Amino acid sequence: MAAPRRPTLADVAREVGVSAKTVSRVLNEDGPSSPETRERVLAAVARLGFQPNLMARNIRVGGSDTTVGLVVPDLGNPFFGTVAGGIEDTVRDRGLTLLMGSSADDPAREHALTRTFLARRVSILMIVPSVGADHSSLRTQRSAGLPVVFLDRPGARLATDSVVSSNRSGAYEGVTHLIAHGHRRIGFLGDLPVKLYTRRERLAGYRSALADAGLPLDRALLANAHDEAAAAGATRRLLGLAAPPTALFAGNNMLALGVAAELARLGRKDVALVTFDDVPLAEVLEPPLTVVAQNPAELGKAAAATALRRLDGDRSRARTVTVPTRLIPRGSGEIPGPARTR
Amino acid sequence: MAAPRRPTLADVAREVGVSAKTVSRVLNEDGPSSPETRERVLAAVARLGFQPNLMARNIRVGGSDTTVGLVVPDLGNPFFGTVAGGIEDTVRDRGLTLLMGSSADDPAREHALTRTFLARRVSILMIVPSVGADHSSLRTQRSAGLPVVFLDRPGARLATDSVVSSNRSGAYEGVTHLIAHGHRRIGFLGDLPVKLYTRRERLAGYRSALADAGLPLDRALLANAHDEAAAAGATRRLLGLAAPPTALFAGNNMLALGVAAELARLGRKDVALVTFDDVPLAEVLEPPLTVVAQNPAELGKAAAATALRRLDGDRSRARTVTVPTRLIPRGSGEIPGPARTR
DNA sequence: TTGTAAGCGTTATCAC
DNA sequence: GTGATAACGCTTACAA
Repeated sequence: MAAPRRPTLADVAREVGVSAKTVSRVLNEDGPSSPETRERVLAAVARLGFQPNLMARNIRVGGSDTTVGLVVPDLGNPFFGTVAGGIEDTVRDRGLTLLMGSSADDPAREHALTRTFLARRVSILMIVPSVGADHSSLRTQRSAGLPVVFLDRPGARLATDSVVSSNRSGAYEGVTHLIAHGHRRIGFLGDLPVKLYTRRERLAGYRSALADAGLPLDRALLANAHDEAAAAGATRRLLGLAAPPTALFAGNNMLALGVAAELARLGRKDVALVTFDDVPLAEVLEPPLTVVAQNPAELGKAAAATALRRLDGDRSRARTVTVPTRLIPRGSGEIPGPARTR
Repeated sequence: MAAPRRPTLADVAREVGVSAKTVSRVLNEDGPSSPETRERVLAAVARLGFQPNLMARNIRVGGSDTTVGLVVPDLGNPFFGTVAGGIEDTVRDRGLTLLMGSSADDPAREHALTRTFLARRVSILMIVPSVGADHSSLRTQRSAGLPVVFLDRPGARLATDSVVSSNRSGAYEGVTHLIAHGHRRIGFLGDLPVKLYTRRERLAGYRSALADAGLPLDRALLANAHDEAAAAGATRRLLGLAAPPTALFAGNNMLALGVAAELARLGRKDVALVTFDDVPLAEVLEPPLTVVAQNPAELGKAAAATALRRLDGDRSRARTVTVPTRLIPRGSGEIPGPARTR
């Protein structure tokens, strides 16, 4: 059973007895066509099961593929999945499809994926940049008209559009919330690596919240972790200090899980906690988790909208869109601190 | 600033003073080439920033695109994201890229996506089938050699490879676990629609666990929900029955969240709970959540491995791979029932 | 209303 | 070793 070659436009044309161009016209509702040939063409298309080859079409028509190339650190992280969903929702009726790959936050893998996407001639390129990645090589593409958008974090050495969360003010709001409830020693659990944009921004928010409240910055209260287990360990360490914090601020959803789990294991319901990023079951924890929620779907939508405008010819200078975060008080952040309980 | 056309093979050839074919040969390490021209070609490629056009290449070389088309119900659901990650890991070094789209469990959207993927000439097609979708139209493609794999659920009217979790035996194990702890009235919360494969299979497991234990099936204990809120409502309803269940079995991760949240709100720590699918923070709940965990990454890997074998010429008959689930007892499933406490 | 010729950027074939 | 030419499947430009 030899695989029968897929039917082409020419096959349909031969079947009907017209030229390929006529078939093309009918299918794309391009120029005029007599109702009769139209009907015969459509019949033949159905009979043969013909499906136009999009690659061939794209290569002829514009040169670029009708896809959005998206590089994320991790496909399994629902944050990025939701971002992707927001992008898809926005570009779907422009006929664009999502081409996705994960970088594992490795600049080399990110670069390889980017190259593949460029080789595929994606219509839009979106990247959640890895720490240490250099994006200067995209400059040519960008000035040649390819919309490039950085997501969640700005890229390096390339002036282009970015869409990020209000990391700094969100963290500021979360920490200020803790201060308002009487806490004066607040532990900060940050992402790794320490150069990571989101970590730096959130830490900056933490610092200015302390400063604005006239509280000193105690470096002993700063900790780092890049996974749940490490976050749990860091939590233990912080709480074991001679002068321990009475509240904690966790820098992302992964860390939130680790910290919340460790507090539960330790039975420390007296320690206040606010986390950056919402997590499932946050309301069910005891106490329910107070969070600074991001809006990943909106992040994706904003990025897609920006890119589509570029595609439509917007040549204005690079913009950074900031998607607001939202403090959701649920209980863990309202546990009173010494300045209140006293 | 007119967008400078992207350099092509011909541009490189002209720059070097050789033919296009020679450049192609060098780049693909096809036929022989003198070290000298080789060097000059590579230099020109670098200088011009030339990147071969994969669309053009694919159209010429094999006709099919080096992509895996993947249709999932929801990009934001980490279950499917993790599945996608497993696929990517497996196909990456074959040079395949992931083309993804979400169906929202709508057969029409699933079909549209599938058509797009076919038009793009994907090398492999993977689908998490929506309820009510008909896949008979893929028969031609499949017999023409396109690997088609159904994920998580089998497709309809098409004999092809599928990769699913051990839904039935997993549910059986979870429910048996509850029975072993003394429960005789166990509520079942299922997915919607009721025709959904995973729901039917898990319900079958529930039923046979009861049957094997000599327990009667009480239809009043069966409930349906398709989101967290509905699951919470169904939980309330079940617990409000004249003869309420002493244990609950939740049919997926979404429902697990709803049920766990509702039990917490009601303060019902006496009701045992086992859920299908693991969820984040499961260990932190009070009591920690006992689950029947699936293995989404393995699901993706198995699907990809199967498809790659097909691509390599495996023409054996359609197979169904079952990825085992695993019961993880953490506390909520070990709450004793009347037959134990009495 | 329809057809012809040319071309998109690449590779296969077969010469030289 | 290298190059000319045709071809992949489609659309654009122009003619009939």
